[in-house]
Amino acid sequence: MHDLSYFRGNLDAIAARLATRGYELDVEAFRALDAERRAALTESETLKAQRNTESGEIAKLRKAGTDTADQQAKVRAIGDRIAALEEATKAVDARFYEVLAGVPNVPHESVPVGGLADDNVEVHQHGTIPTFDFAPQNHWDIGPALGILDFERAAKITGARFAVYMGLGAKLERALINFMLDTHTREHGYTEVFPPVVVNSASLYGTGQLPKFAADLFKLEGTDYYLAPTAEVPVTNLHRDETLEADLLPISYCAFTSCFRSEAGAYGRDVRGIIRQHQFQKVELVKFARPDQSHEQLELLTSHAESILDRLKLPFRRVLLCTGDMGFSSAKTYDLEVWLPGQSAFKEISSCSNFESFQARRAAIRCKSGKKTEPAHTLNGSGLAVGRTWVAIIENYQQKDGSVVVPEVLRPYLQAEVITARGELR
RNA sequence: GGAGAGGUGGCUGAGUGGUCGAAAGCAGCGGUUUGCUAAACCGUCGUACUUCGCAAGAGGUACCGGGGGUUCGAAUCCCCCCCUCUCCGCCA
Repeated sequence: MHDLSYFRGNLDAIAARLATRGYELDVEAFRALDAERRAALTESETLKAQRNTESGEIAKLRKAGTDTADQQAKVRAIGDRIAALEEATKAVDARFYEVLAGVPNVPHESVPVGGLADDNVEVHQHGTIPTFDFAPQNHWDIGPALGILDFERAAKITGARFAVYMGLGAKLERALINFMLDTHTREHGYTEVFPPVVVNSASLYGTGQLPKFAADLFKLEGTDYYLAPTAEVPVTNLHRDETLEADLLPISYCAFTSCFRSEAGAYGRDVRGIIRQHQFQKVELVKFARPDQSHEQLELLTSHAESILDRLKLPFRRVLLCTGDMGFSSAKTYDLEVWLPGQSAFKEISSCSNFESFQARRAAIRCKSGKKTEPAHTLNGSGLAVGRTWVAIIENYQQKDGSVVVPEVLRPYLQAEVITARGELR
């Protein structure tokens, strides 16, 4: 959500910047709606002020022992006029905020202008892309062959876009979760959070998934509850409707959760394997920062996510998303893309964003220093998507004999050095 | 799931139909006093929207868990919902 007075006062400049991300703001329509809303508010508030003073007269008259029947009739007439106006006023107000809440965030000045993923800018690349003296396989072939990944039984239990991890496959998932949480809490200063994955609509509104993206969510029937599509939702909403002491910022949280997405509109994309699932696991990094420090915190947060890939010795690159490729709420986003030998391509494994005050305003997360209270800045990033990391390990560490070598840093967690087709189901 | 008790400003806590946006205390902020600290004293101290104004600021409206209703007028009365606590039931 934009700051209304700032938005109104800089409408043309904001519209121009929004156009770079492919969002057409109808400036004239907005101005007209804004004027309509304010006129309606002024009219009904003037009447309400009248009613309040006239109604106060009744109290005085009664104290003086005077009959108030005439005065009551007069006030009732005002009340009737208010009631007649109220519906239209509420309607125009709701329409106005629907429009305003549907406007995406303004890209930060450092974000390159572009319409497509092609216009994203590679910042750097780490690690060495492995070479194989055989044709590297995809994880959806390796996993079932090793008996550590089962799609057919998952389809039986639930349906498409679900998977069962078995044996060392399940242990690898758990090892990654622990490794990521341990690294972020012990070395990067994050506080671990284990939040609910069922969240209410107010929380989803706060982080920007609602009202626009309801179709991407699983809703629990007959309730106001949804399955969280990312830990960003519960963790950011930890501080909804709170005022944080500026001295305590930045606050850094990390959280492991399962994430649930309906993937409506993703038909035909990443249908094979576990790249795109209805349920997946993710370790999320979330920061609350002062406005003056949020962009340096984005650099830090992104480097923390990168450090996981570095330690796992997985080749990856960092990409700065262009204006047209960013998410709705973001002011600036870096994507981390890991190399997948099976596809011979880089694939997104983390997305690190600074939302500046966009979420904080919706969620009423403020920071206070001295007398000044202003919206805080919120940030988050995957640190990392566990399932996709699992994929990257299986594919990058695959051997000619079909086994998979376990990355060194995971061996203490997994108690194994190699995953083979024999003896994995223990 | 059943029965009961509650939800008031950052916190504690008054208020049960008429200047109540809300007493008081604490915390916070500004100041006086003070060698320093502490204490004392004085002042100040919610949010959103909106009108006027270059601004400083001055008005208005709304908000006492949320939504409806009664009334000239609602924190206060009525209805529905949510949440918290206690007891019972059930359960990992």
